[in-house]
Amino acid sequence: MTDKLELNMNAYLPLRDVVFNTLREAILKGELKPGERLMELQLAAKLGVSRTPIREAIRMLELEGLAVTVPRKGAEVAKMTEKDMEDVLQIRKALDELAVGLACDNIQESDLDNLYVALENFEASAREHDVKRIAQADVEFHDVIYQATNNPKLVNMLNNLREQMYRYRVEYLKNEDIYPTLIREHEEIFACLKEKDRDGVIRVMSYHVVNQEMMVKNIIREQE
Amino acid sequence: MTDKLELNMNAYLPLRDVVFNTLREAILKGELKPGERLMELQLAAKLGVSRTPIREAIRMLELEGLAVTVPRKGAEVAKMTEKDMEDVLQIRKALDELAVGLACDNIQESDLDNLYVALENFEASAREHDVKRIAQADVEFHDVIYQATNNPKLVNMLNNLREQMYRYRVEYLKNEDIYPTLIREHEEIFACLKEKDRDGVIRVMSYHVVNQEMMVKNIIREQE
DNA sequence: TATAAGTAGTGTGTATACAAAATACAGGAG
DNA sequence: CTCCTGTATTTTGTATACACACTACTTATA
Repeated sequence: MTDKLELNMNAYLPLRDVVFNTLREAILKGELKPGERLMELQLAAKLGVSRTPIREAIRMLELEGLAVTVPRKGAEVAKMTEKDMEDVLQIRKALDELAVGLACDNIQESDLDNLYVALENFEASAREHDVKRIAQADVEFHDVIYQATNNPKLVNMLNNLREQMYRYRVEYLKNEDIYPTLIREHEEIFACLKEKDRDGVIRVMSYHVVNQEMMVKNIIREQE
Repeated sequence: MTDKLELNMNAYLPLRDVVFNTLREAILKGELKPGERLMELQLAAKLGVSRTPIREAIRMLELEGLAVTVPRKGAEVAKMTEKDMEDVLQIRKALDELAVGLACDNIQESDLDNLYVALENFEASAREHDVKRIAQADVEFHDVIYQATNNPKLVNMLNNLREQMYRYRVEYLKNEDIYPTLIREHEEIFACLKEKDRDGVIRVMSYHVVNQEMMVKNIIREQE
């Protein structure tokens, strides 16, 4: 009998996790709008489960910052003001700089190859104005860098911080004027990592985040 | 009738939060040891509540990184290896530097006064070898700085990161040799903030965290 | 008409019940 | 003696039940 025959239990997910992912997606896609109430009974009926997994999923959303709950009142989708976004991006700037520095120290040839693929994918998607694919390629690009940090907790936090922006990202990726800037910054990051230019890559990442901050803040301002 | 007569509902906390705080404290104090299983029925019986609030509290501990759960198996207190601690402190270093920089920009005279009180309190406690009070004064000292950042999300994250070390802090504060170093570093931080020496305070905070890293890592190594 | 009390209806907080999975252990076959 | 298998027990996963808080609307009263 072969040793390698494990039933991959990853297929099984507790309902709370399924619910969590579903709600999370819905919030990030904007299907559930900021301020909208998350009523347990209603969600349970809609998703065809009981309140228990809904409640546990809400507890998880809460700690991810995607929902806020008032005792005896219930939960609602977290609102995000311009100040909130500034606060998040201030943190993201510090951690993205840390991450890209670590990545610069640790990155392998194979990672650089993957990074290049993501880079080209991003450019191609941008040429075709395929917003969904652009977003995906952007995630891939940054994921390669994050993985190279060799710090899973950092990866977690950064994914969480980026997630908080995703609600606005679809909007701001519709603005085609920003593509050249994004592409150039990605190219610069790639180049610095290839050259092991630690200070350089940190500097580029720094204004990469700052640029995003300005763009997202514009969108928030327009929405109000 | 006076306008100012609101029944402060802050007194009310849902059971899940009470349970969460209780378990959290127990883990940080070491009453619940790393790797120890968190069995719902048993905890429910011990705390005199039902499983529901226990489960929700566990979900919260999970996202705080204090517990890990395996589906269909249950939760246990998160273990922390030396690598985990390195990862956490790498992040904390970046964020503490950010925080102290922001604090330097924003700090008020009154904050500086509070900081000085905390500093003196720390020194006095150290002289008396009152470990509990030392820990408390340390928290106060850093809290003043954190509050001055004017970034609540950052404060949250830093508190959470510090929390992950608290499990080992009681141990390492028993070592009296480190008091002079800690006091000196705190004094330097205070001096820099008073002088608005941004670069200086960041540099001091940087090695303040690095020093802690070495000390905590020693403790972890001894425990194994 | 305006205000206050009452009252249904909705929603959360908590407990409990039942199902299914994991675990531990005992007994039997080789 | 070892390994496998069947079974009892423990524990989690999910659903449901009930109590209490909050909301909003209605009705009564000044």
